[in-house]
Amino acid sequence: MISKKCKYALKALIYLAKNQERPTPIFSSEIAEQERIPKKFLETILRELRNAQILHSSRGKTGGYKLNKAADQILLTDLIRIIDGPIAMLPCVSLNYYATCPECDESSCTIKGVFEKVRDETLAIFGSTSIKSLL
Amino acid sequence: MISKKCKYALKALIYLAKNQERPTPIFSSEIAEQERIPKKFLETILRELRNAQILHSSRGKTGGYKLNKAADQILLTDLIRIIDGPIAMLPCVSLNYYATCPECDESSCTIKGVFEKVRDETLAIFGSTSIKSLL
DNA sequence: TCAATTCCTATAAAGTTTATAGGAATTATT
DNA sequence: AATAATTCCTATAAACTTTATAGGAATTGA
Repeated sequence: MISKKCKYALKALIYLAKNQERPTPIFSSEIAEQERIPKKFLETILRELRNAQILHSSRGKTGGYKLNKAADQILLTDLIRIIDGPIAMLPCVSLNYYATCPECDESSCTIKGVFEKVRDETLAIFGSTSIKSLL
Repeated sequence: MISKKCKYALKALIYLAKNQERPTPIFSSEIAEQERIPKKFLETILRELRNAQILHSSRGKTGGYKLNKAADQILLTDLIRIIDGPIAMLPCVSLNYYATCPECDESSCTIKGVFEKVRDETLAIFGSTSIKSLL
């Protein structure tokens, strides 16, 4: 399952992509209202997306958020990794968040294989799905 | 990510499958020691697997556990659903644990599709992977 | 009767997710 | 210069989930 946070992030990105043509940046408060996301929680999400270069933000009274890339350049793999972390279902098969299984001899492990297959199929799908394709 | 519990369950099933030819059932204490799983925690896991008809148990001094099906009839889809619940990454695309998204109009939802694809690919892999194939 | 097991329920401990609080820094406008 | 509205930041609370343990009841073969 993806987290609620990740779903909020996705909704926010889609909202920003839909309103990409506006001349001024978009307030987090507007997104929060329209998408029914808790305002303060959304702020921390948007900040994470900005830290990851997905969004551009500006401050002050006329501040707000904008996409920092074309909507077809923002992939679900990016989003999920930023917000939820690993996409793989086992730490030891994660490409971006690899970790050894504490009590598991990896060379003789018989279960890795199937989880690598799932990871690859999942990455293929999320990696070829952009925010633009979800409008 | 699958839970630690689910990984424990998988290890236990593989252990039981490996020792399927033994005349007597296998103690949870033996599995716990061999696979380094907390004993009491393992007991609750094995009970869940028994409740789901995956295992057969017998009580008393010579009691223990055995597979209740051929190892090639126990699929990863079964295991994961019993222990962790839904395989899908969104409640609204789960086949076995469907739930509506609270604030989401499902008919106009644009994100379901990609998660259905991931679900289908994942089910195809886990659904064609048996405990036997992991020995 | 004993010893060892499975079985059951409750609960503790630890960790994660979700959300809020309170304000600092910034910036256009008045 | 003051104001008002924003983003930004850190800390923490609240809720929930996962992981693990405790304490024994029921069962069964010897």
